[in-house]
Amino acid sequence: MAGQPEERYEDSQLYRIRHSAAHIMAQAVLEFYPEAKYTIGPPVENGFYYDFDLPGTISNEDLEKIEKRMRQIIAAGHPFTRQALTAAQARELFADQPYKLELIDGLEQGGLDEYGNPLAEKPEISIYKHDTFTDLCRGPHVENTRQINPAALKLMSIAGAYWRGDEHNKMLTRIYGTAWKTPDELKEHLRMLEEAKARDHRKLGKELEIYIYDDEVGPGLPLWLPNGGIITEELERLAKEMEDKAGYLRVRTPHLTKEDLFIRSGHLPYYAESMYPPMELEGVKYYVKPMNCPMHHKIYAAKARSYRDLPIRLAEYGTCYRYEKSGELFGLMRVRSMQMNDAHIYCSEEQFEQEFMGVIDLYKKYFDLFAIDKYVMRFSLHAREGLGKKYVDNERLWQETEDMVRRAMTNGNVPFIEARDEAAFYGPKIDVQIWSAIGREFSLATNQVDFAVPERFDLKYMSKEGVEKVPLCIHRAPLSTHERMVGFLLEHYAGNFPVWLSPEHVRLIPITDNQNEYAEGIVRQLREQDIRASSDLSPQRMNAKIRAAQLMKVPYMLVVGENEAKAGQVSLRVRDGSRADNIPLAEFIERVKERIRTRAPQL
RNA sequence: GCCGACGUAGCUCAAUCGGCGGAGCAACCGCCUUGUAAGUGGUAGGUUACGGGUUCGAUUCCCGUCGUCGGCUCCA
Repeated sequence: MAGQPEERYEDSQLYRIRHSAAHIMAQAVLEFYPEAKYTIGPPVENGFYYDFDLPGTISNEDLEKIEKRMRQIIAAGHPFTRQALTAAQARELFADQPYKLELIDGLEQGGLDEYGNPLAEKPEISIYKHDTFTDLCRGPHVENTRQINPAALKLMSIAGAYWRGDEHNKMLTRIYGTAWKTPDELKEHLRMLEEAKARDHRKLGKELEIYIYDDEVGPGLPLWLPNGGIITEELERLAKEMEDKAGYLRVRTPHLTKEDLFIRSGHLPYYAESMYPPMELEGVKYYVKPMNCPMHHKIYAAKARSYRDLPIRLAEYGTCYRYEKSGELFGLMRVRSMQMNDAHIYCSEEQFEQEFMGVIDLYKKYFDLFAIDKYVMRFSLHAREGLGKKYVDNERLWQETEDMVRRAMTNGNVPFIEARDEAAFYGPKIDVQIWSAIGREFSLATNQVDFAVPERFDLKYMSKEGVEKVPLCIHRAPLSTHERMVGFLLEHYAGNFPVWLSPEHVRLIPITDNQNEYAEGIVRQLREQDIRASSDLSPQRMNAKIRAAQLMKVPYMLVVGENEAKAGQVSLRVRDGSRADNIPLAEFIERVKERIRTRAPQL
């Protein structure tokens, strides 16, 4: 164990199994659809896929058929053999496979891999063969199809995918499969998928009455229900406390703005597609804002600034609207109206590192508080090819600011990975990447450097030397948007929010309706102490009331019967099932208040 | 936006081959007065997402629109 380097997935037997399963699937598909053109089929996390250009559509019933055929091929025990070819030989072999020919061109001329990404060195062209199927492939594979356990294999779903991941290319049919070494591992994987469904924020959001969508309001425009309203207010309170301590100033800006603002900011050419179309009044175009930055820039510009004033940190939970493409909407994680935990920090170059790391520290405080540990800090860089299109055209400043960020992160000892071609149009950024319950990746928090827009807004400060300088701007959103944060937290806690975030802290459960009044009296006392409490006066048995409270994941249930009413006490049932019978109310109140005040993780 | 699937009561789901749309939970009205995850009887609830078409007859078959889901692309 110790000292043994962990085996890379690419070198593992499981990788070979999945890669080979993909080939076997391709063989089966081609047997059923001889006119199909085949493209690529790599292993992925938990499985594999293969993309086909099929003459028609394919159904879930077809998957069963294909799966059955795959098992036959496996059972026949065909060896996998590798053969190296020249480009000319490969072209001849795949003469009627246009996608393969394109791959061969890439391999030969550009040194591109199957996704169209540049390769470090020009690879040898090789093919792998088993039974009747031959694929252009660099391998590796299992030695014999029998090394795949046919009972540990399952085809999962059919999806569309663009050839080489480019939306301008043809949409292919992708078949996803999963493969494991043993049937037990497959079973376990399927069980995990089921479990993930149970903590899907869309399911929990409905069950816990956090938010809804309504067809007449529109897609991607969530309505926060009272429970969701409480959670977002708690998050805002948290942000305000933390930002007050860190020297932020709070501002408020309108949802609408004239077109001129986004022309100046430079957002329109980059961003127009994701903006709601403008409304025109008396010859003037107005947009709903897709971000808050330009308005904050205007606040910065509202008066003359001195180096003594910097850094200036302007914060706002700003509501923005982005016209995300319909197919991209996803529960609360990807929406069209969002409330951002936004702030812009205007600082000098000398102050940059401290300010940037101050934001990273803020992230860490939040992540500690929420006990978030499964995330990756991604350093999102520009790509030279995108200059002038996706990115502001100034390679020198890109290099400089990227170096600044890299230096700050390294000096601060913060682990991160670098990702090319993921920057904002105005500068590099650190994105905090998280994964939803069903495995989709999202940026939760973001911390961005902007070296371009302050100049466009003619932002400046008077330096010590008496010359005007342009400040740097840091855009940051450590708590993401309310929408994505609540979606994430729902899954993170599986709906079991810590006390301070729970929409309802305490539910009173009178055993008979003789205790209704006693329960109501306690509710009043709790509310007086800023504890969110209600009583269940429905004509049901106590057991049913407890069940209802448990299903809503209320952290504390106070059961009151004749005994408690007589003694002026309460019996506590905690969400985790633990109990403390006949305790003084004052003692309970202290416990709850302490949990709320400290935002404690425990109940 | 693209490929595919799906859309039945507030929620979770039934409805044979095209032949009078059902159940549980929730809601409402009662009865029971109950000790830590569903006591019980009744009532109400539907233009089967919407709009066309085929048919004697459509929840069911076909077309379109909208929405949702699985992916792709994109992203806080």
